[in-house]
Formats: sequence, C-alpha cells, structure tokens
Amino acid sequence: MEMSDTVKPVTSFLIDDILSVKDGTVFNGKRCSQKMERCSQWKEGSEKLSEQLFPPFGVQTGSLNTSCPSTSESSGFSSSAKQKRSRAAFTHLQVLELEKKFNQQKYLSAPERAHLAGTLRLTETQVKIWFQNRRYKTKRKQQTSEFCQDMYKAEGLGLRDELVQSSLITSFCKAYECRPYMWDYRGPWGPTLW
DNA sequence: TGCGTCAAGGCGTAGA
DNA sequence: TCTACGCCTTGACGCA
Repeated sequence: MEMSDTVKPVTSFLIDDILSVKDGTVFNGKRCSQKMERCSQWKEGSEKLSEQLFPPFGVQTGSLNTSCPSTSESSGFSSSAKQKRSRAAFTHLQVLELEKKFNQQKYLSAPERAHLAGTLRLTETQVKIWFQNRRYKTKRKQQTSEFCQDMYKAEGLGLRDELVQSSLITSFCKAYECRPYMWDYRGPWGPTLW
C-alpha cells in the first residue's frame, strides 16, 4: 500500500464506534478484556492531544455503521445468526501518524503502543494489528522485488524458466499477480510514504 | 459488477 | 498460560 493510496480525503471511520467497542466486552473477537483499564486511561489522557490531531475527523457519524461487532453482539446478536464483519477505516491523519511511527521503528513496545493508541484514539489491538499488517506488507514487497530482480538477472542468463521452477516464491507471485502494489517496491524497509 | 485495498480473523509458534 | 508475532485468508468497502 502506498501512502498516496492511504491519503484519502476523509474515510468513514467512526471513532465513537471504536470507543464504544472498548466499553463493550469484546473487540476483534479476542483478547481485549485486559485492555479495558488502559483504554479508559488513555481515553482521558489523550483527549487533548487527539483533539489537536483530529479536529475535522474526531466526530464522524452516520456513514459507516462500521466497526461495532460488539455493539451488535450486545444488542442481541445471537450466535446462530452470523454477524456481518465490519472493517474500520482509519483516518488520513491516523494512518499518517502510524506510518510516521513505522518509519521510526518497525516494532512497538507495549507502552509505546499504548501511547500511540491513545494519541490516535485507536485501541492497542488496532495499533498492534496495523503494525503487523504493515510489516507483512513490507516484507511481501521486499520478497517480490528480490524475486523480480532475480528474474531479471536470470532472464539475461537464459535461466528464467529454471528460476521460476525452482523458486519457492513462484506460487507467492502467482497468488499476488493481480495486486499491482506488490510491484511497486522501493527497497527493504524503505520509505513508506510512497 | 468485478477488482484492489486493507483491517481483522485464524492458526501455529516462541518466549517469559 | 498468556501474549505477541508471522503468515496467510477473509470479508467489507470504494471505485472504475
């Protein structure tokens, strides 16, 4: 994913939804109970900062009935009726800050994650998952790029087919051949604001 | 309506 | 046992 892709005008992400999720029982369907306490802490502590960060984004209501698996659970969702999965869309500024942090460091400690989550008014789980996805995405780009470089070299040596057959990454490339961003690699752990 | 993107789900693994 | 990680996969969403 390129930053230019993520720089969308305003996404329909509901901060309030996430906040309400934290007040509920489960977020992401797993492992959130222990975070409730800290969530309420940063909720207070980060309000000032996030007001600065999200003046236009802080309160968006209505467009996406998104991200509240737990809200509908709590509103009588039964286990038999399958809940429609929701996908939060982070705001431009949230992604910007996440990318900025990711450029500084690929891994976050728990306190750093908590702080960042508080600053961005996200849950720690969301920050953690975002960094996981981001690392994996970068790794995929790197692998694809290396493979393509090998292909280029092999082609020059007339060894292209052998490389294709022998490469463990062939299946990977096939799986992702329809994903253009995979081929937009600009170096390992390179600038993410491309 | 098909496709690309991406947050989140799921599963296996490792470390404390 | 808990937590975070990597490695995919799934499913919602936006767009052409």
